[in-house]
Amino acid sequence: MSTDSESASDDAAADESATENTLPGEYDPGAVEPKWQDRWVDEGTYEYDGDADVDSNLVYSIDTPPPTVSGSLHMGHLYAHTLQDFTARYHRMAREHTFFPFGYDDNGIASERLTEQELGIRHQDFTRREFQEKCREVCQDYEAEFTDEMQSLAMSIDWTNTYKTIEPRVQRISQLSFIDLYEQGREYRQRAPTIWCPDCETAISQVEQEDKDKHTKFNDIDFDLLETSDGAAADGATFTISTTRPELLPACVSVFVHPDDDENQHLVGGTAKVPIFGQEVPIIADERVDMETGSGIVMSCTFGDQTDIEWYQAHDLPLRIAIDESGTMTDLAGDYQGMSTEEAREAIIEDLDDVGALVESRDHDHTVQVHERCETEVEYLVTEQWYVEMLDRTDDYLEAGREMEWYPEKMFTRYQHWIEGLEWDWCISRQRDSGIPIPVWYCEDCGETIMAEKEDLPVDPLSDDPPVDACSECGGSDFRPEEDVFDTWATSSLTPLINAGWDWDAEAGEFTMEHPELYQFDLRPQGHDIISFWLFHTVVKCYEHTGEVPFENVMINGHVLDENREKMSSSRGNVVLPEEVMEKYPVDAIRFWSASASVGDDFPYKEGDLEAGERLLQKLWNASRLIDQLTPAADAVEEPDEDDLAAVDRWMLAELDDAVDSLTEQFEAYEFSKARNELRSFFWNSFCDDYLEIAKQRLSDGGDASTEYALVTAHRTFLKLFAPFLPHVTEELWQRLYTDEAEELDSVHTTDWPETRGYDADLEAGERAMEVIAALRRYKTDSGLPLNADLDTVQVYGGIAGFEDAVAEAMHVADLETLDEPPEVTTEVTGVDLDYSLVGPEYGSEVGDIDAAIEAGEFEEVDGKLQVAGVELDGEMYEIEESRTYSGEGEMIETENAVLIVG
RNA sequence: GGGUUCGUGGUCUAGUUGGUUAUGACGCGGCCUUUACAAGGCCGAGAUCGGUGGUUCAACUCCGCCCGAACCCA
Repeated sequence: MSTDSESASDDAAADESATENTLPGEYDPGAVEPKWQDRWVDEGTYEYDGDADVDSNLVYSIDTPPPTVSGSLHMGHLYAHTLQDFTARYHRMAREHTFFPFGYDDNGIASERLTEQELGIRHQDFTRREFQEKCREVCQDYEAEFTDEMQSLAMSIDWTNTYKTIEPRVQRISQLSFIDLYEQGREYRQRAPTIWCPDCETAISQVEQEDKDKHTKFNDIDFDLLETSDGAAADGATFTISTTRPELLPACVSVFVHPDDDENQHLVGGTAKVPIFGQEVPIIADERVDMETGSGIVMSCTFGDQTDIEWYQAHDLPLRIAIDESGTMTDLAGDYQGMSTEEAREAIIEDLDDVGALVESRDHDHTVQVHERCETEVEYLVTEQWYVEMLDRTDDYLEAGREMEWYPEKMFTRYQHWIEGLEWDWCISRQRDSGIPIPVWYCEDCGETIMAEKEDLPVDPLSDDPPVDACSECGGSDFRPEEDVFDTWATSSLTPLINAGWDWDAEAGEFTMEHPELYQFDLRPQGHDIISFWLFHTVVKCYEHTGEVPFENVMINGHVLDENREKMSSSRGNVVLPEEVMEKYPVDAIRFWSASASVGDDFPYKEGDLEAGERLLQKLWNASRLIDQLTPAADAVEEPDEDDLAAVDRWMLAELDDAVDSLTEQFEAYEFSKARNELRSFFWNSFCDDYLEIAKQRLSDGGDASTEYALVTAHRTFLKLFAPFLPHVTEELWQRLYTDEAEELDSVHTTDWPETRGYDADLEAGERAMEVIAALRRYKTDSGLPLNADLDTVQVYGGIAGFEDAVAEAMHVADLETLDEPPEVTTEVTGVDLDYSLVGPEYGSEVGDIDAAIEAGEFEEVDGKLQVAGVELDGEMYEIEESRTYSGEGEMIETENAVLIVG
């Protein structure tokens, strides 16, 4: 392959025969794909080119949830981002501007630990600012790697619009959000029951805990009964409770009995004495008691589980705090003070046994709640935390969810049920050392909350001074900085505001957006497993800040499963890595496979499906090669007058119009799998198998302006329609065939999406002609003839007006004749085909009789009406089925809409 | 345990308000060297639509129960 010197630049496109204007016989994705990936990035092909003055209807904006980049790319990333890329590429062509940004989430425990490991440091030895600086440095390599991987998957992301959740700009937005919500009265600080991880020593939210099966002891413990509902109990009267956590005995505040528990009903209203610790507690009835477990009598403590919290709230119980924030017993535990919960449990069981209060201690398996990050069993403590109020606005948030279009629609129910089940406000403070600081100080004298000034943000109260010298309430001058940081979701839920450049304008005294044209965002993609917190929290936050629902559309993606439809997980060892897949298959083939499932459905990773995509690439390449050979240079092809278009060419262009309409609708509705299937089968079956075979013959004896035009037009359109799915091969073909080798890249991905041209054609005649061709192909195959065998004469009945030559040429028929009348046949009525959609509603229960009569042959057609079973059916309700026998010369072939005689 | 979603040939999948012949792909079997493509073309086999009851003239489609899977929440 030689290239002449002037094009032998460092432009990789010149490596092959581009200058010779023919396509090589094989498509080589291994060389082509990286070439374009680099070029797109170098040329900034996907950079957002809108600004604040642009009509937001002309902008398609995507708010992408940022992945944790310190982890490695998995099939879920690949799939979810590929779906996003389909929408981005389609809309980039269909609209004026597309905004497809990227975010790196490095503001979490994962990157914190990574930084400590990589640098061999402890975050405690640095200020938060210093440590976060180091996190940013360490994460940079991981981000670069992630970026490379995303680029090698052909994500059409604008790499000049990225953010990191740890960067100062994002910290400022997080703190602005906090202050705005506080000023709106949507936040409060309260001492309240919190889910607490004693190992990490932080509050965690409901969603950060997970189930873990645990083997433990179930202990039956005797309580002294002091009073029953009828007054003082008999001396020495006891009852038994069962618990897995005897270390909570000092925290016991009451005993519960189920209202339906007849056997123990006499206890209700009475009083009991807790063994060893001696506090007297009331006995109360409540339906939340599980009668099946243990004795059916249960103690309630501060707090053993979430039911204890519910009881505390419902029955106004006192607090007895026996376990502190590090999981150590408090002074309330008396002799056990200072022990860990585990140690106290052992000791208390022993002592219970000594005083004769331990009835039995037996093996027991149950489920406990653990912190998802460290697997430590959680405690329920009373601590001071910041909350975002939510429970009072759940109706609004539900309505906000209704205002968005959900793809698929059914996923809205997950959002709805999550909201309907909400029981807690959102705890947003965390006791981590690192993270985005809560920008608050407290007056040492009166406890007044001092918020940072918006213009000072970001601040860190541990290093920065409060904005006032004296407390506005009491005039005090000593301030205590808030040590807590935000829950990462408090930041992750702000991505639309980060992307739109939300900020506080101190001069104007209002919040502004650098890019108001982006908001609300057209699309929010999200995995179906995290609708409840990520998407929900984002809707809540943005709604409260802007008064507007942040997204017009939500696209929920499913999960990639293994070939047996099981979830991929490292413990099962069935994880498929994107790198392995990318080594074996072209990215375009992987993308085509990604489009195979309906949006929202989980789907399995199957190698065979990737091969289908690979074959399509080759087919597209080969067809392009043929078209290139058949037609002159693209710019020499001109549109003929409408009247000069041959019927078959006009037919192709009209069919293409239909396909464009349909594909456009499907892309608009995020129906990628429908679009993919329809495009593939239209291209392969209608265009390649039918039309291209005809065109090949029509052009074999020299040029034909009509067919050349139709071929090139269809081909250009196909490249555009395939472009969102197969960005590399379409770009390669587009560049080779339809652009000058200009300085600047004129990418197929920045061309306009095809519009229908409004060609009018006899679609039915075309369809019949294709039927006839298919029938002749079948005839040749059945007769053992090669497909290019000559046929002497073929007669066709069934209008194929205008397509006679096309059929004859394509099928090598010497003499093709059309018939005005059906061939002479003897017919025999074999039955009646009813149109039940008409007959059913009309005759209802009589349909059975009608069917039976037809089955028995008891019917008669008179004057275009069918007399059967005592009723008379109109002509449109039925069709007489007949078998036809042809006794003339040649062989008769019937298709659905045509009859032909091959002779 | 509760909720949500789902269950269609060997595998994956279409099936829009119920209308009787259930779509396509992969795989499988057979045939065809045809001047873009054997990674192609043509033909064929293969499904009582998870099971079971019900509503209806008519159910893959609507309803009840059961079985199984995934996710979310306990």
